[in-house]
Amino acid sequence: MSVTVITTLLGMGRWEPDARGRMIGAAMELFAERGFEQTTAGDIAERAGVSERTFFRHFADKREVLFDGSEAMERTAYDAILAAPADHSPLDAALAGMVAAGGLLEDRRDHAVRRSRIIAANPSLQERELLKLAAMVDTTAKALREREVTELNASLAAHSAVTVFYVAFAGWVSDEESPGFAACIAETAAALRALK
Amino acid sequence: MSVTVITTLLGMGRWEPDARGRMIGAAMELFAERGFEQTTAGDIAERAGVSERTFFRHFADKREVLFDGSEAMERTAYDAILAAPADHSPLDAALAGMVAAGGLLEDRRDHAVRRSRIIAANPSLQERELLKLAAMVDTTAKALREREVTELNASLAAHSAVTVFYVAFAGWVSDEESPGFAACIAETAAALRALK
DNA sequence: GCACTGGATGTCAGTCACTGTCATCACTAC
DNA sequence: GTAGTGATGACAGTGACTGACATCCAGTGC
Repeated sequence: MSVTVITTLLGMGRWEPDARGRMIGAAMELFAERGFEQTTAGDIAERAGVSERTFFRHFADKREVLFDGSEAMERTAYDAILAAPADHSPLDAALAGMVAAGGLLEDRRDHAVRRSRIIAANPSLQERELLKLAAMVDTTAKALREREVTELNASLAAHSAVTVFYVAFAGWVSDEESPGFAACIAETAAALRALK
Repeated sequence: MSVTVITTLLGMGRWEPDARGRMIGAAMELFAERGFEQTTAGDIAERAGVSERTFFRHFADKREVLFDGSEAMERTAYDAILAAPADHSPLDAALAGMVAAGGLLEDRRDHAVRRSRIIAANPSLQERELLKLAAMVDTTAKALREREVTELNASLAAHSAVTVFYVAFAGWVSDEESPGFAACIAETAAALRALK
């Protein structure tokens, strides 16, 4: 998914185009260069050529600039779960959603890797990532409920699927020659099911 | 101006014991009364009879005042996992740790319920809770690894066990006549295993 | 009794994340 | 060309946190 496309369609950044994308790029550069806490919101705005106030109009807080695509991933997972074959078990349907969401990452592996490194280096960014994963759990559970899955089973399958997503992502990122995100998810899901 | 005079009139010396406990109590009262965001760190400190600076000496940030027991729960879980019978599966050992940790909550059910309501009402507190749960996952996985469990299986079993803990806690809190935390965990774990 | 010391506290100044408000700018529709 | 719309800039203000330093209380040695 291209931030440029979205912002252009929304008509944002009318002066220099893609102010939002410039802020995201500037933030990732600065966070990587000198760390998250050593970077002020003013620093990011300056490098992106906007005012600090404009930064906070685009992003609810300083951390949010790193999580721009999370909504799109949720929607993708949601749609894929509803589109999964009716005979899929709740867990399989949820995993299909994770594979679909992972596809968005696969398109920009380099970006995903750099981003995950930045997050790994700062606890307050990890905190925000956990919140996004929790939102993914909620969305996944909601999709499962629309497939007539029990409240409890929807919650458990959603948690399990997002756990698989999370663990598989770590493997996919760490292994340079990894076979692809879908394969990582399949492996991880198999290991989860093998748990006694 | 003499602090001594003021505090003496209030019936408590500067070194009045359990400043930490007073701050925790004051925070829970105020958060419940007017909400987390409407309560300043200065408000909490004032009600507890200390300075704002002292509050931040005891708690890394304003949220942390609600998570004082989390370290003890981690330790309890860790010890219980290592103490579990050798023939327990990784998941069963991890679940034994969750039951042990839940015991700390059972001792003060009322406090746990009020606390969970406060957290449920504020996203930034939920974020912090997720971080604590993630720490619990890490500790659980570490304990499992010391039981010679594979890296991957330790991670997956730890995630699964903490998921069970989290889901079971929600049930335990919502049901006034619930059968006890251990039973809630057993039920939830059975449902998780029944997932296809 | 008394000086001394360590740890906890108070005070004050300062940075930075974020917010509300209002004027201004670029583009669009008419 | 004029009015409307939405993004932006400028500026002031609040509150979360931090660093530096003075102060206080309790315990220790004498």
